[in-house]
Amino acid sequence: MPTPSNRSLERGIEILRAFRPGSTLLGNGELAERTGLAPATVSRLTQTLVGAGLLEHDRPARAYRLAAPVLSFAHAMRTGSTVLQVAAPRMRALAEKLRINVGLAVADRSEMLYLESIRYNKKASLRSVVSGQRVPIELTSLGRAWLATAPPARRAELTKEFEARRSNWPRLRREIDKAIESVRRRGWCVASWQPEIVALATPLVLPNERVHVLNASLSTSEPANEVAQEMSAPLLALGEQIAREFSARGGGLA
Amino acid sequence: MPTPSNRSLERGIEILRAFRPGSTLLGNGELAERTGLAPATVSRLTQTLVGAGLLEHDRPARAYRLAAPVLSFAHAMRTGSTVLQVAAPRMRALAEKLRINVGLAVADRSEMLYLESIRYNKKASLRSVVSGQRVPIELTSLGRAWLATAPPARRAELTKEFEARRSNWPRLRREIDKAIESVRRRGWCVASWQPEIVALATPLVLPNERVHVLNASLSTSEPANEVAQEMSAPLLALGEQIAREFSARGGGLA
DNA sequence: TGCCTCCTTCCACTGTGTGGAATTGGTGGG
DNA sequence: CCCACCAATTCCACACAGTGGAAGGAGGCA
Repeated sequence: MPTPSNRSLERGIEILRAFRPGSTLLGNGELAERTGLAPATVSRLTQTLVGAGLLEHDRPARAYRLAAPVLSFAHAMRTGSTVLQVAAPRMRALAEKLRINVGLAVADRSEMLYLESIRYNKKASLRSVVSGQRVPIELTSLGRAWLATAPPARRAELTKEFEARRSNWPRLRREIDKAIESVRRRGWCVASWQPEIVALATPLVLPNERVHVLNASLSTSEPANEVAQEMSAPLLALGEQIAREFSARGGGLA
Repeated sequence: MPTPSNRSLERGIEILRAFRPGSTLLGNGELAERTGLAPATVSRLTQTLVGAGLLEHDRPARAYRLAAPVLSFAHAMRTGSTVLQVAAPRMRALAEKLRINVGLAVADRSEMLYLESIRYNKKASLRSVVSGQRVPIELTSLGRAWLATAPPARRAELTKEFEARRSNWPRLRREIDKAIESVRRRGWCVASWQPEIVALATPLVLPNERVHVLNASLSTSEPANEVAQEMSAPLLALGEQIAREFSARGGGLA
């Protein structure tokens, strides 16, 4: 029972997916290269996407960019996500109380994708920013916490990808295995892939929902392990609180 | 020279567009109804969209919802929008200074769509929220300011739509005409479609960009016209400042 | 002005998407 | 507990929409 799939639609979406921060303005040639499609095909698809309002053509640059209507997909998605609705106020509260960054993410392909990231900020009290940002799975606490819950088959697939693209794979693999072990034993793991930033993460497994991951991070010069120890309990508590509230709201049921 | 268009892709996008705040969970039946497509077709398209990661299937509800990856379209779009990058900090500054809400929007189909809306808020200093939210063109200062710049043909089309769906059309039409006249004479217009809220808007016409609209609003019990008079100058100044900075950054050029 | 490159349009072919009809599956009622 | 109902999915033959190689255009740079 092969899941039916519409080739044109899939291809059109691949084109949209090619736009990233950093690759914000793409010509048909570049799109053809990245998607592996024939130039003629790309040309027709981009025209359709412009017609549908999802792309804008920038004549001087001979290139396309994502258009505003994609924002309303995001708005509708956020409005409709029970998990996010339940989690957001509690994440905010914790961020404020501990003066740390608190995030919520899910896996998409080989990256983790933030649904929300409350950035604690000295001055502007706190500014809820980046949603839709992506970070690598292999390097982040977020990603490793997710790997701990991923189906073995899927994890194997991804592992192959990582191995292919990371030069220091053996070292990384050991870190990842340790992190997974840590999640299994204690419910959370640490990583600091950005200098001076300590981040930890815990999976949030909810009935009838894909696995979400909560994380907490802060910029500090103190020893990572101590900081992590301090943050772990509140983070786990946050997860449990969200899970409880989610079920209470009838999440995942008729 | 009919613009080539890919039927399947168009239809798939129509399905995505059917999801709105309020219609956040849609079954195949409902989607078929809203898009006018055959149920079998919808079924196949939704499956493709699930495969592509843009929709999630909610088994208990027998329905679909938008999935997280749409957030990254929004993130990439915002990152790539020169207008938004130039405008956002200045909008923030004005909102803070005058303690008002400041927004930036474009037209999409028969609605205005916020790229950004800085909501001034007594307590949380200010919280940059809703982007991707939609408001009607006919009723808002935002929409009417845009109408003033719209190509006559397009305006005529929309006018027909409005007439069909608004019972108090004659009255509305007069308001709209007055607003357009106001934009032509003074560069801005007022409206207060929400009780106790006074809002004004001014078009932002930039080289090689679709028309954007800036708005400013605040909740007050004072007479609308006085408040509007006070806000109009700073709003127009904001627009000019943004236009200047946009050109300086090489916006719209090679 | 003329070359060069990239994008778009053309065209014949094929395979993919289509929608009515039959089937399955899941839910609420008897 | 089983049955009847409704909606979603799968099946199927057909038509035609989408495909990609190759030719034709439109800019940009020298």
